[in-house]
Amino acid sequence: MIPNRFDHATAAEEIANKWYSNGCCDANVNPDKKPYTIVIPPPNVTGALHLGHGLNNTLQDILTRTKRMQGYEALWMPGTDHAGIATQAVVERRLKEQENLTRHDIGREALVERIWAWKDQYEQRIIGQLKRMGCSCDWRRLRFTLDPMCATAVRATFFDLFKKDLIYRGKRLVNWDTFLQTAVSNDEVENVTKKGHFYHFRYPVIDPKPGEPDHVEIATTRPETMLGDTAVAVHPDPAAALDKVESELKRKLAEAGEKERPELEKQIEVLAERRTAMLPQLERLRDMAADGRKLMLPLAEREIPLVADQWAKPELGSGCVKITPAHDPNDYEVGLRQSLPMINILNPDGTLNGTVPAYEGLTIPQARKQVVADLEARDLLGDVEDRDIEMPLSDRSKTAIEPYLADQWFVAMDQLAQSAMDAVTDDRVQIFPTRYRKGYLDWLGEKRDWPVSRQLWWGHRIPIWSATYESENKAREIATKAKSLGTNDLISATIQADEENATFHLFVCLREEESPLEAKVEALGLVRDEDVLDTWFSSALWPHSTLGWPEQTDELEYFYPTSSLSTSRDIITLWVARMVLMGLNNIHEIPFQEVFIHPTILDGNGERMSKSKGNGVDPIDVIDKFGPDALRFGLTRLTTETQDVRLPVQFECPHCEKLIDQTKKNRTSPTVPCPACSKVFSTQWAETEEDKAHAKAPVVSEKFEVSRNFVNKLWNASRFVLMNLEGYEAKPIDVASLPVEDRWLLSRLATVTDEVTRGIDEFKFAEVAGILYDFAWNEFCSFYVEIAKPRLADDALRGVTQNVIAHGLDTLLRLLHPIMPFVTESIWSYLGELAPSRGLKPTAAGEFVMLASWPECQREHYDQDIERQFAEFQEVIGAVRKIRASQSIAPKETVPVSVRCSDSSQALLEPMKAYFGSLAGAEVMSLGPAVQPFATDAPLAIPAMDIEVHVDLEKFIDVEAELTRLEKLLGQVVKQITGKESKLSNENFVSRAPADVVEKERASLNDLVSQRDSIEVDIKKLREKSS
RNA sequence: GGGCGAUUAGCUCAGUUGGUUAGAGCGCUACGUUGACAUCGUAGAGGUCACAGAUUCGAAUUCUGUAUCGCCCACCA
Repeated sequence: MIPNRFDHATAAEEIANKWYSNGCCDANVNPDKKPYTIVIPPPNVTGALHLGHGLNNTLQDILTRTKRMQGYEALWMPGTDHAGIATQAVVERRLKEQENLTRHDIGREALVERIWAWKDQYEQRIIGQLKRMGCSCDWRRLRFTLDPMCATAVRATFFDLFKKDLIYRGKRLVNWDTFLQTAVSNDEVENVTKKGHFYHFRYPVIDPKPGEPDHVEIATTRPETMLGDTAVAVHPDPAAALDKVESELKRKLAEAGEKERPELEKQIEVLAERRTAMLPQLERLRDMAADGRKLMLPLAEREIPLVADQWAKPELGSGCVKITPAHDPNDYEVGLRQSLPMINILNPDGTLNGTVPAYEGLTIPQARKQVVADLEARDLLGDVEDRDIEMPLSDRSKTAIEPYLADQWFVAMDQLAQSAMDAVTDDRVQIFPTRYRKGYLDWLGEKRDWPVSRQLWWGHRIPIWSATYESENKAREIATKAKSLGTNDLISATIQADEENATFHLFVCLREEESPLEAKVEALGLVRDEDVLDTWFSSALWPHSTLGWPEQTDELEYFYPTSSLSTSRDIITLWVARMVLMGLNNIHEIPFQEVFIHPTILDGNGERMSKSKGNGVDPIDVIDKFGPDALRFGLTRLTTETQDVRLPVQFECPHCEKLIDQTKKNRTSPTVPCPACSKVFSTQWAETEEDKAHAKAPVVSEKFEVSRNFVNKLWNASRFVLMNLEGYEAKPIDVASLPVEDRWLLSRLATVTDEVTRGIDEFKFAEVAGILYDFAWNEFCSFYVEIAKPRLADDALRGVTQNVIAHGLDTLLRLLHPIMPFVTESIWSYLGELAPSRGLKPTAAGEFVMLASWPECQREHYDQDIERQFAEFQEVIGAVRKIRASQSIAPKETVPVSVRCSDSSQALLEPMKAYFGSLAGAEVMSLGPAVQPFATDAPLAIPAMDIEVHVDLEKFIDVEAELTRLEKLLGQVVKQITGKESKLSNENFVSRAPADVVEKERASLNDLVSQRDSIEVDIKKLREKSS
């Protein structure tokens, strides 16, 4: 006997093991089949997967499983990402917390070793999560962005770009994390608003001429940076700049609503005052700049020029701006434009260097204080205002970010970006939903060079060796020697002049890892670069590096380009765009044909899920509570085309298993008292031994309960089928001879198969899940199974019914399998025992539904008339149920029913009379056009179908209840009639709306009127009878 | 500041090209357990489709504006 619940806890692991041990997920080069390939977006090994990964990987598995069943050689390539800075930061933070050591204390090798240990641990955890979700990856091929295969690809790519002169060394202002001592990318910086001050300084003018100001006022929120100032800028044409601002304000004023007007008017007024007060002065300064006049930078006691540059905004502050090219991104741009020196005042650890010896060794806050005090002592300090300051913080170390000038390696993006834009504009790569194209194209359109070096120890080390020489000849000489060490497909060299220091840098790039050339290059006096590559560099190669490139492997030939990529929108630029351009550069072919951008899961408060907020959900917790199929089905139902989806989350009380809504308050507390059982449970924040002593509550979402119930429904419907397959004999099914309900089922199967197949191709996951849910529950279970009950009890009908129902269940299992692989696989094996051969033309079902063929949409089974007729049957059943409910007739009672209907409906309903019993507790007394009401009658009309259902209430009548029902019905009908009448009496509607719409309205009004009349008659009769 | 998106029942969401009475699940109410399933069944209540205009015979749906929320990008000496 099959248990009445699907025990996922024990079944799932067994099933997964069978898949894996039978190689069900493996894909091999197979010229007889078309390939279908997905590469997994490699999860970071920083930590465990959350529900966002759960969603993305569910979708990829649905695609992979569907295509596999459709006869493709389906490869889902698994792997993980080393995630450079994120992983190193996690391990460094632990090192600091647990052992109070920094990475410099233990050294590069030891740190990297520790990170590998971390990686091994989390990679295992991640793979465990994916496997429990049922992900049908080809696990034999598991890759890691730092493994030898990927490393080879990275080296080959870097070498190629280097040789093409697409890689260059340049200074660049980077976001410097003084704790980790590395540059971090923009997306790893978050801004926080803090209280600070806005300081006004005066810089003396050197030898002012008569009529010239003797000082220039500037302002800053970061006083210490003045030590690195190399100019003060003033706008080259302040009058024109002010005009432009003014006309912009006036334009806004013209368009503005009442609310903004006063504010804008005030701004224009202020601007006019400024013009009067300051324009002459600014123009004088501009002339002085043109004249090459200099200022004395206080404290540093250095002469700096006054320059004319449009970065200075005459409408702001004093109209003058200090320029610190080495410590501010905008000033850096000015510095480049104006050929200003760039003076770095910081050490890598964030203390001041010896540029201005008096401040050497001070931290930034100390230096800030000192600079302000020293300027005040010299009477050069003006006002100090309070102001909110946006402060950049490093995501990883939570310490302040300093803009810092450093040597970095860049990839020139001009050509590469263009190629990736073209691939999308000409639709070789399609992005779904299409609205995301714009962001991709806009970002690439900027063609900003890609800084690829990171001052980290965890990653692909940059394969460049360098040395600096004072003479170009010397550099050339060594370069020649270096090149002669190997062939030009293994070693490449380039010389870059450093004008500032009048030196020459020699850069040598080696293509192969651990090549004997390394030692030889080093013997020439060259030193290897300390930096590693941006983690996205190796990720960008993922679709081809995982297939063995640069080797021309069979896999690469067969599986590349891949088919679809599913990912989240925040990495469309960072990752997707770069995969496209690298694929085109390395293989001259796009990496994938379709990109699906899935929605982001937010919690019930509309916030992104994250571990640091406490609202993150581990898919494993959901699987433990609801099962893997429920997790997957729930996530699939969530995947609409919107950009965000909400999923309220709860704590599951470990004591009473109740789900407790998360609030912003409780989700960050170490312990929470359960409102249901009042026992205390702990959360991820528990740190003290005392807190940890309470059982920990997993974070889940009750939304998966619906899906769990659906799994149960499917399980039990299948159980019913299985219990009734005794004596099953596989026989061909003669469709033409089947009764209506069987042909209805076949027709519906054809439609559903078609809709599901198309939906998956179009990434309409929520829709597909909805279609299957509705069909399985409301049609297969609620109607077909109910109808099958009497037929299975009838020896004459049993055989054919068994054949049809087995076929129906078989098809349903196949269609559901990609979404709910475990329960379908389990049922499949039970079904295989009782009905090993099944179908319209019975064929042997294989051992695994996972490897079964996808159902064909059998269009010839679609029959509009049958579906319409069956809908009539469903309506009639519904009408009887409504009458029963309004009369509170006990379920055990059987009610006599008559149905007035057309001849054709009669022909349909006649053979289905037997099913009224199990579906509506009714016995059909008479059918057809001539049917009369019962003496004590409860009628219900179905006007759209021209059907009237009558229930004999002789034994049951509750006059009051019946009057209430009829009056309510009458009210509804009258309301509709009023609406229709007013619509039809509208001359405009009648004359302008299409004739068929008007005709439909008229017909519908007529129906309603006759319905009203008959209800009124019924009410009258009932009143007479009761009085 | 620029871009993208959302706003429909108490909650989470559907709603195709404008056209009968705007749907589903959860929750709620009432009734119901001798066999597929109480993780169930049947019925019911519940909506000024964010707001204001415009187009149209007709708008949840098209257009304009407003408000609120979210995300991405840029930026504020």
